[in-house]
Amino acid sequence: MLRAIVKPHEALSRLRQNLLDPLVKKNVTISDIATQANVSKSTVSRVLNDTTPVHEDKRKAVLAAMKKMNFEPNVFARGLASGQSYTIGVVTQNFGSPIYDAISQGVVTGLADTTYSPIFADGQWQPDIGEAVVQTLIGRKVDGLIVIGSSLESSVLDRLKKTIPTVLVGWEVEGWEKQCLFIDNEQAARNATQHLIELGHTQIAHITGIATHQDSMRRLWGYRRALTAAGIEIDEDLIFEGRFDGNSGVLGVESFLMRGKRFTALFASNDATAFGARLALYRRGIRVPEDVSIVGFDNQSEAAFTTPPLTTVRQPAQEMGIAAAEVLLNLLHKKEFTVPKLETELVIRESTRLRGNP
Amino acid sequence: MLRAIVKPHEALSRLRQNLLDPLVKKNVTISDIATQANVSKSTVSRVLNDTTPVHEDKRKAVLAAMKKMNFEPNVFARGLASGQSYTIGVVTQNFGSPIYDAISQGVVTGLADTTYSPIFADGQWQPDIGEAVVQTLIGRKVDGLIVIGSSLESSVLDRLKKTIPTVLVGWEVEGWEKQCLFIDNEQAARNATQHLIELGHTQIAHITGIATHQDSMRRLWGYRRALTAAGIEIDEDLIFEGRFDGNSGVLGVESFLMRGKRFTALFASNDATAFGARLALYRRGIRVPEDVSIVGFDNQSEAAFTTPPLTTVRQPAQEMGIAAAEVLLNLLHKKEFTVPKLETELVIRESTRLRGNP
DNA sequence: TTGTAAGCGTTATCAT
DNA sequence: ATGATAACGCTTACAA
Repeated sequence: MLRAIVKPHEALSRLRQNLLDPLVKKNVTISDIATQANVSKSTVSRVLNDTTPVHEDKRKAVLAAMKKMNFEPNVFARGLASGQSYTIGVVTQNFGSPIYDAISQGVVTGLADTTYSPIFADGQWQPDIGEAVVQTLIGRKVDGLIVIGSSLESSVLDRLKKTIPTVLVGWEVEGWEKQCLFIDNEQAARNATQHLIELGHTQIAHITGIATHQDSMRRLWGYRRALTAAGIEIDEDLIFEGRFDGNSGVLGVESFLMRGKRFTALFASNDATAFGARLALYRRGIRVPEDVSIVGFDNQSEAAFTTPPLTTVRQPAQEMGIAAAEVLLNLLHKKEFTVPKLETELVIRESTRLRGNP
Repeated sequence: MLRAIVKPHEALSRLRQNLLDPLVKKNVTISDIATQANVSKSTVSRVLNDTTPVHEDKRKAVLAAMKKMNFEPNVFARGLASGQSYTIGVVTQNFGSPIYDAISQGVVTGLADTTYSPIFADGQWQPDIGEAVVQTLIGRKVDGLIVIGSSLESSVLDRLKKTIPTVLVGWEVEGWEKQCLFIDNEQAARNATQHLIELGHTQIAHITGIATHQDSMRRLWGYRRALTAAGIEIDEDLIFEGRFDGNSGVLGVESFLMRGKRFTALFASNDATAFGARLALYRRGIRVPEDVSIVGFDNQSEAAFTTPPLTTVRQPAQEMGIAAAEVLLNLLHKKEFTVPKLETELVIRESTRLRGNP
């Protein structure tokens, strides 16, 4: 039985399309495939989505037709009919920041062999921008959301939780245990500081990150706890509030030095800060690591090539991104899963050494 | 005249939706707005798209209704009906590379206040991956494409040219003059080398980037031309083929040193390479800039905080991204425009100085 | 297992 | 200027 009959309007529109736009290769639709394979549109849709069993013969015919005609399903029609977009919204805070980029890259990798594509947006660390950006993403009907870095107000977060599958990366939020990926910043900072203590240092300075950031605060706590645990009194004047950038490192060191504060070691809240601190010391003729040891945080790629190479805390950034993608996929497919544990690691290079004689 | 009549199927579907999914807030559609504002769907669509004049009263009523009901047009329906997606595909080569990230960031900025959203994909420097990625993007019905960094074969490029509005960033391609944004790598490299020459250096080494990259080759040419122009003979043994990364810098310097090659200055094809080179010199106890001057390329943020801060060529990366977005927008709206000229700048810091006595 | 047909929410065409 | 209505290409009851 031949199925050559085409709906009048379909024939017409196809005709018009070809007349008006003879150069544009006509878009192959499931109707075309259906005709070609001698089945109905529904059947084509079925083999496309694997929703209902289809006879092997027909399935093969459909597949062959799709291949032959180079069929690509129209995402809009699909989205409109099904309500799914196969798109994941990723909210990052800073294109160009080593750690957030690495996480983003991980997300891309984690999504690479799936039917989902990421669409990125930049929240720029600002809650209101973050909210707007989330809104845009939802307007684009993303199926799920990955929010990297704290930036959303809890009210927005609450709303998200009941609106759309969401995974948080790089910040811990109460009530989000099942969909939240983060490292133990406090423990990592403790280890880093501990490393300095073990090298004999007792006058250990710290330059924090942006005060309102969770990461920043936890690293500060870790620093404090390590000192306290070792019986070292905390000197508040040896703590400088920075902003996670190179300048903060410079300013921090200058500030300590100008006030005559002595220190033989420094723990910076991230590598960029450590670079700045190292430069400030260099300007003053203070040697690293002979006079002052430095530990950073992040292990961004440049850390291995500074002079001297920087001892720092490695964050499994890529892995976090990949894991986030996996968790979200599981969430979308309502599969059971456990959030992976993410470990940091102290990478010891040459910017730290045993404390010399004062 | 009241317009309370609702099509049977519409009422039904709305009813079913509410029955089945009482928690989900019903999606407001233009039909709802039409009813509310006492006009037809068409009119709503008209004020939405500004396609045909609409009486001020009705327009206001529609706008009010949209605001009141918190209407968000459905992107899929829109895309399906209009064939436009208001999405721009951005193909980058490397999430995490300072320069490409900065360009991407620029694209985001350039698109920020438009109706278009970017969707990113990573070509990973591989032509076949690049092609696949472009295919995916087209499958997603992006309205335009921005390809950052060379990665596509010319056959693919030819096809793109007649298929979809495309802008190339960071590589020059013949025949794409109107939609191609790039810096004058050769001139920039010439300036950088020239700077070293003016400081009295004659033994100037160069570590290239990946040999197959256009950027890399042009910087090499610029280096050669500067030397030639100054009447300095080119020593091929002072040229090392690198890969645009820190290790290349280390290996390059080691290679020169091991072969007993003398040089008092070094031009690296990018900053990462310069960092590596600087480290290798440090390891050998060779001072920068007292013994060897170094110039990098890119001016990535870390360059200002190395010891000593690195003299380097600034690329207007952000601006390139912003310009790319603008050019594409103009292309999409068929507006006239001229591709902006992008200038580089030599940022002189402390890694270069007058050649001392040998 | 398969086909029919009714949507999905817009835009675009055609009258009026 | 405005309203009906077809069309966009696909999914999904419902029937068979």
